[in-house]
Amino acid sequence: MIDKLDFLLALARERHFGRAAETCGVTQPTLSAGIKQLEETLGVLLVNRGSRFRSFTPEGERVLDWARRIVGDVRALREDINALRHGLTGRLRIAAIPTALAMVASLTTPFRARHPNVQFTLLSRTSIEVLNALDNLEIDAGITYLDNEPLGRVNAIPLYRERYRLLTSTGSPLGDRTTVTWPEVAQVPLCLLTPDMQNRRIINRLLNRTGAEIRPMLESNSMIVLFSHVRTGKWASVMPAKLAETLGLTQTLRAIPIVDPDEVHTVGLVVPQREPMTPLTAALVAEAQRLAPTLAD
Amino acid sequence: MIDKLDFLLALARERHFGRAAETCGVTQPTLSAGIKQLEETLGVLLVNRGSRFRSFTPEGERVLDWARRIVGDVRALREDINALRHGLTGRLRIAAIPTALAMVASLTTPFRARHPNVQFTLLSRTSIEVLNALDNLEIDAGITYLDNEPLGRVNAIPLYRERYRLLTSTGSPLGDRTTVTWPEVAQVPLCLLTPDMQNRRIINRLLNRTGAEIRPMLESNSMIVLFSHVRTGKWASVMPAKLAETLGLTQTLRAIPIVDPDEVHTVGLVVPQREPMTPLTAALVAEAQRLAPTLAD
DNA sequence: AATGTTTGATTGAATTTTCCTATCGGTGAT
DNA sequence: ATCACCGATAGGAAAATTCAATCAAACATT
Repeated sequence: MIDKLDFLLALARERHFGRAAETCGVTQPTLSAGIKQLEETLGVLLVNRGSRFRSFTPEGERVLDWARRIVGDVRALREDINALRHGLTGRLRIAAIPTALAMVASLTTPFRARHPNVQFTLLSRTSIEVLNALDNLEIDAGITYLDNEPLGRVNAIPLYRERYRLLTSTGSPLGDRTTVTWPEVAQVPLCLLTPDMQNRRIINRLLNRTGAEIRPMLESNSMIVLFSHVRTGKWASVMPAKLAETLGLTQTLRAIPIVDPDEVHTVGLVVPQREPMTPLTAALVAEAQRLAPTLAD
Repeated sequence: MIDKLDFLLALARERHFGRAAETCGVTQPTLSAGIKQLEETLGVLLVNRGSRFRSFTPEGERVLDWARRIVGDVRALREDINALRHGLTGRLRIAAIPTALAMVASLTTPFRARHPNVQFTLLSRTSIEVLNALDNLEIDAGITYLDNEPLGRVNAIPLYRERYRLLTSTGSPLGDRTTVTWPEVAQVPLCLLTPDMQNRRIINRLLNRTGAEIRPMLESNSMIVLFSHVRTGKWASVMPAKLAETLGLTQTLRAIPIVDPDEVHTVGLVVPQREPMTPLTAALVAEAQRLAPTLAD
């Protein structure tokens, strides 16, 4: 039963029988039969199929809700008992929004000092993807904005507040100012994240208020790309203060506070709402709670 | 996996491999093998066995905690989908403390009017047994004291407050009074519940304060026994006002308020803390919430 | 101390379930 | 019209589950 529910979760992730089967380590007929068996024991159609996967039925969505919880709890049970035997081991899968990627190190490093046998998988994702992945049990924890999208069934631990800086070089336009305003920023050619990123949407909103049209000279879904471009001294970007500091400022590379509407957004750790938490998640939350005060501005 | 966890729950209830197997509808070797397989996949001993069942290991208790939740959720899933298909059907298993048994009818009757296809199983249990049965998924809901024992992981809906009355007949000692005090009650030969019942322990406490020794003339774990004795006109008892009224007073059979310390205890519905609740449980809770105001004194 | 009973583990065979390979039928795209 | 893709189906091999029968140990009774 549990493996069948696992099949269903994989299908929800992949929306494709073949690929879902692959991620489950079984063949496609096996997964098909598993779903079919679920449908038979429950007595309802769960998946609308044409010649391919179309969608879940309302009942399917309902079963998915339970499956997320049940499969999650079974994994938690395994992890829990494992922790009793061998201390904290295993792998923590964490997804973070691009602007938070650099700060993950300040969470993982002290964690590793405390629990040396835990391995990490760190993924860059959009804020929406983070929440979806959390739902689908693809990741154990996420780092994302806490105050924009509705978060769903998660626990959130605030970590820091994002304040925006114009990242540019001395000698460039605005490069020698001590503060700038959003209307001024709107006049500069910028390197920005792609529009599927919430950070970009936030910046869009701020720039739009100035009435100016936004014409980013360069878009990427990777902060490394943006930063390395700015570093050449020929480009400018907007990024959170914490991130700019972490990546490293130089004498010519400056992060200039953007004042006018000094909008801030809280970024924090989100973990599945589960009582009790898995040992790994609990340890990560504890670490985040230790870290948060040191990040306050 | 889920059936194995079910085996473990049955073992926790019965503390006996053979009987646990029977309640699961399998033979004893099957259940033994199931437990053993659980132990192997988790890599820990779950049960301390001598030549017979001794106890659960600490890890076993931990697994039990998860098993309760997981098995409960799987059942909730089944029930949930079933309700989507056929409306509310199935069986609600409710256990109540003896003094509350009579009022269950005022919960089940309007419930049945709304949901005619739901069957009931009603059990008389001590307050401790109610909570245990709730933990072990033997029952779907309980009716018990809310303000004495620690309740554990349950949701509670207060129903009414128990006030105590001396149930006796005109002509008997104290039989013609309008109120009596606990010290006076202590002087009368009484029919009381057995000491494993919390109601009895509450009454014991109240009587003890008077300094008098308690020598109940008759003990039973059934309120019907107590009531039918009092009804002969030759005995007396102490019971909650609601119960006495429900069972029916006559001209000679009187329920006399006991004043001195007018202690009250809240009785309510307790259901497993599960989000979302099973459809049956949710409907029962809704009914309880409708009923509660009408019971207020 | 001897005996009988109770209890859970073990064994071996029959059954059921699960899973894979190979293939089919249908749909949508080129 | 053809091709590529997707999910369902069929059949057979492997694995698992289950049960009846039996065993060994511990406990209770005499």
